[in-house]
Amino acid sequence: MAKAGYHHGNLRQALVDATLTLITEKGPQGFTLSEAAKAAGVTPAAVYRHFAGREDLIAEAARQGYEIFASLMEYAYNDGKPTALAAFEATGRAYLAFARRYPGHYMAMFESGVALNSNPALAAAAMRARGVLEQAAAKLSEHIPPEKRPPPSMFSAHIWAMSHGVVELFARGGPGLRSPFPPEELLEAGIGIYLRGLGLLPPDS
Amino acid sequence: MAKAGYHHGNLRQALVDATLTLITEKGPQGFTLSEAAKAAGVTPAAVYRHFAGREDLIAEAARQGYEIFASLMEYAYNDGKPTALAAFEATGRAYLAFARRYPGHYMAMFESGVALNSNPALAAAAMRARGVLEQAAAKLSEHIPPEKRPPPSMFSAHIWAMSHGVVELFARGGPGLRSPFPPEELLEAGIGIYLRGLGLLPPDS
DNA sequence: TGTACATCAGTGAACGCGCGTTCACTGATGTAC
DNA sequence: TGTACATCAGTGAACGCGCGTTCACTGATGTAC
Repeated sequence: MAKAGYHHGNLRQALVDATLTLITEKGPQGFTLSEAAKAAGVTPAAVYRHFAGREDLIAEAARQGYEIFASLMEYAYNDGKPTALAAFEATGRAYLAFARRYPGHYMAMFESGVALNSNPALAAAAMRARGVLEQAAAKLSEHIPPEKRPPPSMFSAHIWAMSHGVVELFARGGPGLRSPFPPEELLEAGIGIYLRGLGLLPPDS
Repeated sequence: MAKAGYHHGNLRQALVDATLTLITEKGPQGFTLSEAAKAAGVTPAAVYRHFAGREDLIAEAARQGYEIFASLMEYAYNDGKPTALAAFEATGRAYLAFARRYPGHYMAMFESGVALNSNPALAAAAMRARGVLEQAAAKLSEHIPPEKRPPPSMFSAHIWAMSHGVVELFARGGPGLRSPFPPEELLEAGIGIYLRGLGLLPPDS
């Protein structure tokens, strides 16, 4: 409650929510602080009670994104159960699901140009997310003979890169590239081929 | 010559060049039409002699990018010589080289949010670039037994996605992700593993 | 070679607008007694 | 239960600024004769 009236109640979060909506609709650079204030039903000046400015507002949106992202991935990974491989693939699917379900967060995190170190809380959240991915990759790596095993951080970077590329190029209207396949299918097939290349899947389809 | 004086000589291209520099420095949304005009040594109003507005200016930068991109890839592919595989790998390297050497073009093409169909010339250039990639993938596909061969457009989409992901996440300062590896090495290793997964490279490293 | 003239690229002043940011303020809320 | 008071979230007016876009203009260039 306390929604109506002079005091907003939870303006800070309302501003972040408005920012996320605006980012989704118009891109991370496509709106102004005043618009965000207006969308939250408040005077532009009120924003300064809670944030240092537009940049800071986007950084908070990104931070919340990284928290959700890390939690989702952690949940999907499920401590590597039932098998390292199954858990890894679930994590990959969670990546795309996150991008789909939280487009505003995703854009704030990866397309807004916010510097991760502009904000200690943001940096910490980003580190946590990255850690989950790398841990999943490291665990799965153990099933590869050591002599043909790439460093886990490279492994996870490859998966991350392909996932991000699919999101940016094919999961959005993007640069008008009509995707020839559903992004989920595209990514799943791509990760499958990659894992086969590592010897983690049988060579036969 | 004709550089100094009342008439500029080649203002149209000078504006595109200024735009590319500004994009490189401040991102596709980080500058104004007036700034671009100023950088070209000209009044904002002069821009309207050549372009419909800021959007149109960026679209032209993107178009030129796609032309360079397509030519570079075509050149690297070299009609599939000496072998389909070698030509394909050269094309992958050319992708990253393009992103590195022409960052302004790359951002105008993939990060500016310009709609490809906002401009017939732009759409044509983008199609051409895409065609080169798909042709390289199709040609290489012929070396895969048909029953385990993915559609060439999926194949090329995977490579494109991984390349783009590497560029966005690791080849720039990006979201502050310090890359654990040089992007070239990261991408080459990733593509190698992927091709091995397709049976196009021997399973042994 | 020289002169008159058409063309049109770029000027500069003007406009209305919304921006970010500041400031003294107001009034809702919650707490002490 | 009621009253006085401290707190502080949000207001609204104000500012200076640079924006995109328009317009009648100016003057450099190139061509016709």
